[in-house]
Amino acid sequence: MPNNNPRIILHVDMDYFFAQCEEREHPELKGKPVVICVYSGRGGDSGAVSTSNYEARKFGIKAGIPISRAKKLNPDAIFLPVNMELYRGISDEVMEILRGYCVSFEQESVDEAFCDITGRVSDFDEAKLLAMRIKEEIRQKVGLTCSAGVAPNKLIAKISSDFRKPDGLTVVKPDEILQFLAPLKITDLTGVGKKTGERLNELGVKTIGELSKLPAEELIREFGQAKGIWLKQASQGIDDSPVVEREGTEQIGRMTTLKEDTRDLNVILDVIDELSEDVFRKLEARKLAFRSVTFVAISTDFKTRTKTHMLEAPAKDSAAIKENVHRLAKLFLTEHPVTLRRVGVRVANLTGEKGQKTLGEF
DNA sequence: TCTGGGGTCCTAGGACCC
DNA sequence: TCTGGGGTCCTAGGACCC
Repeated sequence: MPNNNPRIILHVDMDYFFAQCEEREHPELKGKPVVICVYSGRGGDSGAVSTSNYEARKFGIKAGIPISRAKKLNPDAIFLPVNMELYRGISDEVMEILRGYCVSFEQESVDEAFCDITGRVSDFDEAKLLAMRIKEEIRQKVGLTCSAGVAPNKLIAKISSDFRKPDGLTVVKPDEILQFLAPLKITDLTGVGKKTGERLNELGVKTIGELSKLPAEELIREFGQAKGIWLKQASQGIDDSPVVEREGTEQIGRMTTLKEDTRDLNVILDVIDELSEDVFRKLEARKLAFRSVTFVAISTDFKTRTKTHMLEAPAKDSAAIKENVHRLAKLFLTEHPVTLRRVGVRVANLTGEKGQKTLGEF
């Protein structure tokens, strides 16, 4: 017997999260343009903007632009370095509240989560009231605003939480999905980024409504089986992916910008030793073992290349990270005549935590 | 204007096995 | 001398997200 009852999914997205956290800690910042920065360590204003509050956005200061450019756009803005410990602590406060209202819960990032509230409310009107109540509780207990979306699936819930910001709430009922999506830009579809957007533009498609009219065969021809089908379905608001709690991370990595561009092995080895130590500490804290080690190299032209080694058996010591990443870095430099700007160390195929793939499981 | 750092998921080719 | 097809693992790279 078909189940005609739609799911009811809530997506919560904290507003300009890092900057709002800083405003909470330093109330004197409220009303001023605040810019959260990732400094590259090359001195001065080298680095990029991580996020900014709405006052700063009025000047054109947004995520991803160089800090130096942001300073030209508004020299009087408040520029702060990222303080992840603070944001993680506040994130935990928010997630704990959300968890309490969910049938199932899925944290998507430090400032976003999905809640399946299907059993908790009887229809979308009740869901809207619940979303309002949750937003109010976050405001009172945590002191931050967020934007929320309520819809029959994760894809639409996420797009709708992004629809009105900040402090927004958008409900899209099952029979409203198509008219909601139709006028939106193709890149508003989560999963369609710059590249796919450009290729779709070349096919004459600018809106999600236009995408939904393209034959599946054409999309499959252009983007391959999996992505073609996904695009067709997503453009019609179809998404069956469940809200499921993530079982720990799949990979742990650290990367950094070199003080100056180089291909000097000794300089690179010193840096990746430090990164390896950091990666090791994160692994240790979560009692995880790893089976693959990767050296990540970003050259001066910003192209990313990787070199990976699979171990015979899982390891959990820092020496295993360092020895392998040294070997991979040496090999990389003999194979690629490029100068590096950034380097990284990554371990993956993690095992050991409960709920994760363990050794005894074949 | 000169460009961070943390992730996830997918694809594709070659090796290897049955 | 000619000889299939399927499955899994490993490696590299690309697209995307926050």
